[in-house]
Amino acid sequence: MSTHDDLRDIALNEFASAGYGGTSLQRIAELAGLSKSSVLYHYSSKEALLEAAIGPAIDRMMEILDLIEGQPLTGPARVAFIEQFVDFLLQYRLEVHTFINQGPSLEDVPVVDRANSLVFRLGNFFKSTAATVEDQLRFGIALGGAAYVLSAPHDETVPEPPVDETRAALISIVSELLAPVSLRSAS
Amino acid sequence: MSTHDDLRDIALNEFASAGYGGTSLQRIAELAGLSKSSVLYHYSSKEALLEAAIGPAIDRMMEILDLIEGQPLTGPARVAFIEQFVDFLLQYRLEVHTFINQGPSLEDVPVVDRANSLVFRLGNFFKSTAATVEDQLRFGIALGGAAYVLSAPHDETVPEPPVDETRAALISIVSELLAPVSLRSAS
DNA sequence: ACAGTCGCTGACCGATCGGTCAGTTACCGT
DNA sequence: ACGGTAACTGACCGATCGGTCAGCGACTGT
Repeated sequence: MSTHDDLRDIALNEFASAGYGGTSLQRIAELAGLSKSSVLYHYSSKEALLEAAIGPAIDRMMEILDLIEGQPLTGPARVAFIEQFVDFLLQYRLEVHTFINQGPSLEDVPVVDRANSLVFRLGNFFKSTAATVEDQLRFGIALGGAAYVLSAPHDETVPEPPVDETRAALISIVSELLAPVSLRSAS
Repeated sequence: MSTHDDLRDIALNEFASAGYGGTSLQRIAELAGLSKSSVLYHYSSKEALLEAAIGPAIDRMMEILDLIEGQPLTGPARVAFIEQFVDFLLQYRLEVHTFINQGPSLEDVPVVDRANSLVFRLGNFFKSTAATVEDQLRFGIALGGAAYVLSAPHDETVPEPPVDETRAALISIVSELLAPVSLRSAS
């Protein structure tokens, strides 16, 4: 992997765990075995690093939203969306965790504005298909919970489960969480 | 409310949204309408502010864990635990969000060590009652998802739902998420 | 042999960081 | 009237922040 991509990955890891404001260019440089000047050679600013780190995830989520926005989430379309959504979370877990949790406090960074409007669109989309308070909570828990569980540090004394198993379990859980009240049996 | 408590609340809000490392004493002082010196008059250091902000939540969760650790989560004990857990999340939403998401990266701060070992205990407790990968994911999603949804900024164009409704919905969702596989119907 | 560029560096900049300290008010009990 | 203390402040400290810049060695095509 190129130094350029290395830096992006290191920065993403730090942004996700220590926060954007809590991560210094010096720290990224140390983790990469470079000087701070070298980091700024590859990326013109700290903001540019953030853009490189979370930009692709935002673009991808925009694509998914464009596909499903406006149409009802029933039948095979619903299953397909949930699979896409879970795969998106698996691929961009650190990115999602980063802009989900810190987006609101970084309001005037351009790439974060895109992320925030994305979350807003996502919320509106589910508000249109899930009218009750509980359904909206369910959506939020699925999103925030999956992002948390996928980016939480892993217990190193035990091997990580295979990704296929995680994916299947996630699809099952998210399907359950996003099932509309009307299709659910009363508790 | 006293200036002392004001500062704690302001700091907690900032730690939860911008992160510990991303929050400056200067910013806290400005939000409180004080000078930075005054903040350091009430709290001897930034770490002391963090301790005051999340310490009580950690103590409370320790209590809950002490009560239920070692005994099986079935029947009325399970219902009682889930209600306690949800009430805990409702009362300490910002605290939980803070140390859940930033605990791992602040390893050598004493109060954060307590928080990390707490999360570790909580994880172990559920590992002992939920052996499958899916059940552990379910627990993580319930914890991280509830913490996320309760601390995410609220859409200001619409009134906040009454806390009773949120509480009831949360209990329903968490109960569902924490139901062991053996009690669940196959999908 | 040489000009150009690529990856990288240390020195340096002003600003801000967490934190210390001496001092200023305002209010207290005596 | 006065000593003590609680609340607060600005000046200041060394360290670190994000960022600029001139220059370094290695490699390239001509």
